Amino acid sequence: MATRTVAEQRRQSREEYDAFLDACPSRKLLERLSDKWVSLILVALADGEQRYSELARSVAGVSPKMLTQTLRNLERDGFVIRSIIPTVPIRVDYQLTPLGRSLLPVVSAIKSWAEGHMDEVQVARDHYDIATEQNLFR
Amino acid sequence: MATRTVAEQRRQSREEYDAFLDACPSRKLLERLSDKWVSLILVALADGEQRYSELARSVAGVSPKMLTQTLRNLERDGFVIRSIIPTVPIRVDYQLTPLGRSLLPVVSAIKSWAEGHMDEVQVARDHYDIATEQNLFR
DNA sequence: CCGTATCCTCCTCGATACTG
DNA sequence: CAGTATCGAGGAGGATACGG
Repeated sequence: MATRTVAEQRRQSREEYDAFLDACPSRKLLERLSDKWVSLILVALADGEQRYSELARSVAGVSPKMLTQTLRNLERDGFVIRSIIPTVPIRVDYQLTPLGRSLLPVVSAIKSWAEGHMDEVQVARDHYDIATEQNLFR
Repeated sequence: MATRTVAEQRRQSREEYDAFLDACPSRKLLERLSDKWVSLILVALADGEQRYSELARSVAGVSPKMLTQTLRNLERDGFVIRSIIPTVPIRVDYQLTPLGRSLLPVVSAIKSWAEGHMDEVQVARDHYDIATEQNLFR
């Protein structure tokens, strides 16, 4: 058997998982990350730990149910740590793990991109809507 | 009124949209980008134009309905161009616009991250599941 | 070949009320 | 304060069959 070059080995390890494949576990993980609330919550935790109620305020419009559910998923996947401080009243802090912090640039980038290109997208939408509307009358 | 510094102006323009706010248009755009199929389709188009059927093969498991629906959204938002070549049989090519290409590093990064950290996430999940299962028996 | 149209199911998600 | 429990509506998304 031929010896593989370093480049080939690196290529191999990089393609151990392939989200293009339906059955690959990374597909499910990608879907997880492509969640309505995930990026917002992770970015909200970028500057340090936040309490449950602080997160609820940062991520405006999130329901208690979805906030808890998303946080549990993030905790299970190893992105956040949940710390219960048994004071009265109770206090719960959420903070990013190293793994979560490594994900931060990625999700932060997608949020920033959306904010930074909103105008261009809106222009594109207007053009598209006008064009398709005209087609209706032909 | 006080003159704003360049840094303040840049900060202002960067925060014209804020996805943390429920009513901000960028919130909806972020949700759009956080779609099950969007990143996969965009990355599939990274190396150049692809036909409808090629895309369907690249993005394994996507139904015709979702492929068309997602492509239409991407077209409307100005990320892809749809070219109909009236041969027999018909041929339809999809390619990225400059705007779509500017989004490519971002969505590509999230897909790569998922593929590159799948093992770590799996370990975290196993730990979490064992820990919570133990709690059930206490 | 490139879709569209239809049906149908699941399951996400929000609203609300309640509890340790 | 930090959730949980329950309900219910709606839409996402798959399967299938068909049309241009």
